[in-house]
Formats: sequence, C-alpha cells, structure tokens
Amino acid sequence: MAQRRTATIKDVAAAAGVGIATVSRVFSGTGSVSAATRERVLAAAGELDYRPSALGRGLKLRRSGGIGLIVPDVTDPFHADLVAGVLACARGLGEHVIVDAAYGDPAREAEIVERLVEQRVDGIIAVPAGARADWRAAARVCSSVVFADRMLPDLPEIPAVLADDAGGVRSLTEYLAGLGHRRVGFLGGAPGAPAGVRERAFRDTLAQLGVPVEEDLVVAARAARDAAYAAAAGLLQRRADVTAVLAAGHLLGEAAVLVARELDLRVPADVSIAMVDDVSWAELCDPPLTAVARPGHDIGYRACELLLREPARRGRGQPVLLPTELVVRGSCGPLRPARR
Amino acid sequence: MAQRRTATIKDVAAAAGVGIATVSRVFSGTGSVSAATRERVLAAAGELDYRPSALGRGLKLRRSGGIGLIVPDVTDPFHADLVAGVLACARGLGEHVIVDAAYGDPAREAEIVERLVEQRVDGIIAVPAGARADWRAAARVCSSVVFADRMLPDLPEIPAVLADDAGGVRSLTEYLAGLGHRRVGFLGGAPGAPAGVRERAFRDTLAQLGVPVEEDLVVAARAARDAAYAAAAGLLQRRADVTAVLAAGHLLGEAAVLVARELDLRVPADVSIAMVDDVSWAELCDPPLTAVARPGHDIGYRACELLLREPARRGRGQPVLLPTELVVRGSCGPLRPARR
DNA sequence: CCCCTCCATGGAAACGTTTCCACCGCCCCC
DNA sequence: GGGGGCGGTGGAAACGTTTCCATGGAGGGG
Repeated sequence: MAQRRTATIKDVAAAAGVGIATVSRVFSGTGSVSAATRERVLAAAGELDYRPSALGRGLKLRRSGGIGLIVPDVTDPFHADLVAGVLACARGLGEHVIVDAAYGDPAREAEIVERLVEQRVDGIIAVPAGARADWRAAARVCSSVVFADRMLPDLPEIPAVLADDAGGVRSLTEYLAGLGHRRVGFLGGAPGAPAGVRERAFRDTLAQLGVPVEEDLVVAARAARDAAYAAAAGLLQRRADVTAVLAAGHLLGEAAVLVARELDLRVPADVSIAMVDDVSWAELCDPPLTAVARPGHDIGYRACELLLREPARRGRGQPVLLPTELVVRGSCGPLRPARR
Repeated sequence: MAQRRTATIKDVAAAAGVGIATVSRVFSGTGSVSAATRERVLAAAGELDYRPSALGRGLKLRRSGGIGLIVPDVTDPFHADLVAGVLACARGLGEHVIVDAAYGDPAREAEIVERLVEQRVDGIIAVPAGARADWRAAARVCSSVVFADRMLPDLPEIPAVLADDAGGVRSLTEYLAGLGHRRVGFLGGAPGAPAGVRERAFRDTLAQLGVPVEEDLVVAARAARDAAYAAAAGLLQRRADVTAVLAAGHLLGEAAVLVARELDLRVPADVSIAMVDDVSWAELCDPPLTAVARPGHDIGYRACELLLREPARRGRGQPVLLPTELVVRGSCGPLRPARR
C-alpha cells in the first residue's frame, strides 16, 4: 500500500497484464476497451492507488486543463462574486482555475500573465488593470484572453463581458432626478480609469433630463478607501447644497455613508445616497442603501463560457453586456429645502 | 514572429547554436554558463518569443509548482481575506495557486482534492468541510496538506493554522459581562460543526464569571443566511429579556442586526450586539458593530508558509494559533432595565 | 613539462501521458 | 467458404524539460 513512489500508468499496465495504451484508453475514455479488460485495469489501478498525472497528459496534449483568472483584489466583494462565477463555470467544464490578484498594478499584472503563459493555461480571464501586460502575446502564444468587467480601449479586439454600467448609472440618475434632486454629486473613479463610462452616463442622462451638470459636483478618486473618503469628504464639505450623492462604486458608497455620518447629515433627510454595486452591506446600513446591482457572478460565468465554449463567437463583435438592476431601498428621499 | 507553433527549448538551442542542456541551464539558473553564451541564448529566446513550459519542467521534476487552496466560499469576506493571504505568500515563493470552493459540501471537497492530486500540486491548503475527502491519501500520494481556520478532530496529525477563537469569544463575553449583561444570547454554528470551540469558550467564560448559562439562550444555526436569520429571530422573539447577543460569526451578526431592526429594538439601548469576525460592514452599521477581528489574511499567509517553507515543523505539535483582537465600537452598552 | 582539477558544454536518458499504426481474430455477407 | 470490415489490443514515438555523464580545454602546482 505504501508504495515507494506514486504509481504510473506503466505500473497499472503491468499489474493488469495489459499494454499501457489500454490503460490510457480506460482512463481517458477514448477508443474501445472490452468490459472485462476495463474491469481488470480499474481493479489494478485501485489496488495501486493510481491517479493519472495531469502533468504527463498536459505535456502530451500541450494544454494544462486549467485557466488563469486575474482580478484586482479577491477581497473586493464584487470581484469575489466574479471569481465564484468563473469557478462555477470552470468546474462544470472540468477545468481548474489559477487565481491571482494584481491590485491594480499593471506591472504585477504583466508578471502574472507571464507566469500563466508558462503554465500553458487554456485561457485567461482578466479584469485588466492596464495595457502593460502583453495581452496580445498571451493570446497568441498559448491561450486566449477574455476581459471581464472592464475592457481596454487600446485592445478592442479582445472579447469582453461587461455589466451595463451605463444603463445602471442612467437608471440611478433618473431615479434621483425623479425624486426632484437637481444638485447631485457624482463620486467617480480615477480620471483615466476605464470606468469613465459611468461618468459619461451620468452626464448624458442629466443632459437628457435638462439638468445642467456642474463640474464642481463631479469628483474622481482612485480606487482605494482613503482616496474615496477624501473625495466624498471634499464634495460634501465644499458643497453644502448637494441634496444627493451618486457613488459610482461600493468603495465610494461606503465613503459617502461614512462622511455623511461624520458630518451629522441625516440620510435621506439631508442627503440622499445611492451607489453602484449592490454589495451585502447595502442592506445592513441604516437606512439600507439604494443601489444598482451588477451581476458579478454572471459576468464571471459568462466570461468563462465565452473563453472555453464559444471560441467562434470570440473576437468578433461587441462586448457582451449584462443587465444591471436598480434595487430601491431607503437611502433616497424626495427633495427637501436645502440644508443650512 | 508569428511562428507556426510555440518555440521550445530545442528551437532556442538551434537558433543560438548551443545544446539544449545549455539553454536549460540558462533558464533554470543552475550549473554554469559563460556570459557570452548566456547572452546568445537569451537573444535567441527573445527572438523566438520563447517561454519555458511549466508542463515539461513539471513532468521532469514531478511537481507542478502550484498549490491548491480549498475554501468554503470565496465570496465570504473572511475566506476572501484568507485567500488573499495565501496568494501573497505563494507569489513570494514563486508558486501559483489553484483555488476552488467546496460550499461546505464534503463530497464536493473530496472531488476537488482528487483533482488537485491529479494536478500534482506541491501541497494543499484547506478550510475543511469534512473528513470525507481522503486527506491522508492526499498527503501521502503527492503533496502535503495544511488546514486553515478549522481543523478536523478526526485528523489531529494534519497541521493547522487557526485563529484563537476561544480567546476571541472569551474577551467578547467578558466585555459584555463587564457591561453588566447577565442574559446574553449566543448565536453559534451548526451543532456538529468544528466551531464548537466558540460555544465552549462562551460557556466556560460565563461559568468562570459566575454567570449561569441558560440553555435556552444558546442557539445553533447552519452557516447560511436564512438559517442564521431564523436562529436570531427565534432567540430574540422567544426571550424578550435578552439584553445582549453574541454572534459567533459575521453571518450570524448580520442576522442579529437585521432581526433587531425588524423587531424595532434599538441598539445598544434595547439590545447590545457583538460578533466574531470584523468584516468591513461592521464599521458601516449604525451603530458600528463591536467585533472580534480574526486575522484571515495572516492565517492564509502562515498556512502557506507552513506548507512550503517549514516541512520540518509540520506534523509535530499543536496547531498554530493566531491572536484575535477586540474592536470596540458602538453596538454594546451598559445594562439597562429589561425591555418591556 | 606533465598531470590534475575545474569550467563550459553537449548527448542522451528519463519523466508519464496520448495516439498513430499495425496486428490479430472474429463475424458477417456474399 | 473466402474476403472485408471491425472491435480489441500492444508497440513506439512524440510532448518539453532537467540532469547525469562524458568530453575537451585551460590553467596551476609540483
């Protein structure tokens, strides 16, 4: 039982009195093997505690049977959802998933891509941080690439699965405007960030509704807690006349809630707050936060499907857009006389 | 540039006019190669866009250069932290990480272990769901196993890295008792769950403080949102005289907060609430929740270190215990006259 | 001036699979 | 009754590395 080394296909073949080709056929399910022989092979394999080596198979097949997944941060609830979606799909297709976090650093991301290529992964799903990694090379050398949640303007040819952020922000903006708000603050992502879609949607929707956009109310912050807090604090202190805040991400929403509390602003009596990303704490807040849910799990699942099952549909056409959903809770109220 | 197939070590050797052994030495850093030759090899490799294949190397070395990580749910903030810790450590050691989620299902877990063994991972880190997976076999066949956050009583020989849950619950219990609370409800994990440590610590601490434990106040719930909610609702409705609730996990804490709100109980005026797991929403709650922080990131990091760097220290001795920290916020107040 | 050592290098044998090919009976159909 | 498939099987050649071993010089000490 406690054999010197892990059993190989050769050992099984010898033990079962057949050729290695036959053992291979039994385990890979290809070709034809008589029932009796299969039985014998399986028995021998069980006896020896044999597990086929993915390394040997991978070398021969020139693919590892796994995919790579790069997210900015596994700790972020949205990205965690996305990871779960990829895992769910990959499991169904018999692939394992190598996960890594790039923390928004293009250099780190490039390094991860490099490593994944060496692993000869069957494909890479990434929430890309930047164009520094040689995505094209990765796609060419050994695998295909699908972007999730974000796409890179420089690389339109790489397929992507995105949430309909523009639609989400539009419904949020319309909702706030519908409540009578005219001076709505917008907390957005970093200036150059690909999330510019959300800011554009905000501006467009307001324009469409005939509400003038005050530049002063649109602020941008890096995707970090401190930056988000600073941005929110800056906005609410500078403009005491703001009656609603639209946070374009859960970190920004968190900051808005914290700053409002710090400034003793009642929600929604003094300010209405709404955000993008319906993370779990939105419901725990007091009052519960109105938010736009973005389907992180589905994005991951779909990206994985696109990568592994639909090579045909990849590469041509527009990114896949998944719908968002407005979840109205208690953090937004009708316009009241300006505070102060 | 767009070569027919990805370049191999042979192609590089031919292009550089050297033997493949030399190319191998250049890339693996072993043996000695003259500077001039190294230069030539690197140039040729660059020209051909060569990446060594981890598959070939793995086959020869009989290890894949990756480790497996099994958690109940990547979406859970605590486990996400743990994953991040493992990733951080593994990256430093040049190993990749295959992540999968077992959702508390021992059968699924066993299947994942099986797959990881086939991948010939260098080791497995698991937050184990049960003893159904053949952990011993996994450890024997190809890799070593380290448990994180939980251990299995049936398998004391498998090394583990845990949070000092007993200590955390003790400080929480003492804190509540110190505020004068005598009828403290305890929301704990499923009856058979390994988290029994927490319930025991609760009972022991109370006993030590001379506070009698009322069985009626100690309830258990499966690790799911609905079960947690049901348990919390049951407790608070059944015993209106409870003045404080200790939730032994963030899902249970969430449930307690929601139920308290549902029942129109003011926190902490009517009930004090405290929980294990200092997840990010604890600070966003109103009032912010007092909690015991468990070092998820460190647990992951340490488990990975133990697995990859300290094979000597594995196997012998007690599990590694990492300290917790009581974070006092505003959700617990001094005892007041019973509600009603 | 010779021998021993050491560095730089190449050849070749693993590592554990899959799969092409060839082979052998057997059954079925003409 | 003979020939042509065809199901079942084994041999052997890849797949891309690492590494042991052998070889050939160069240099240094006796």
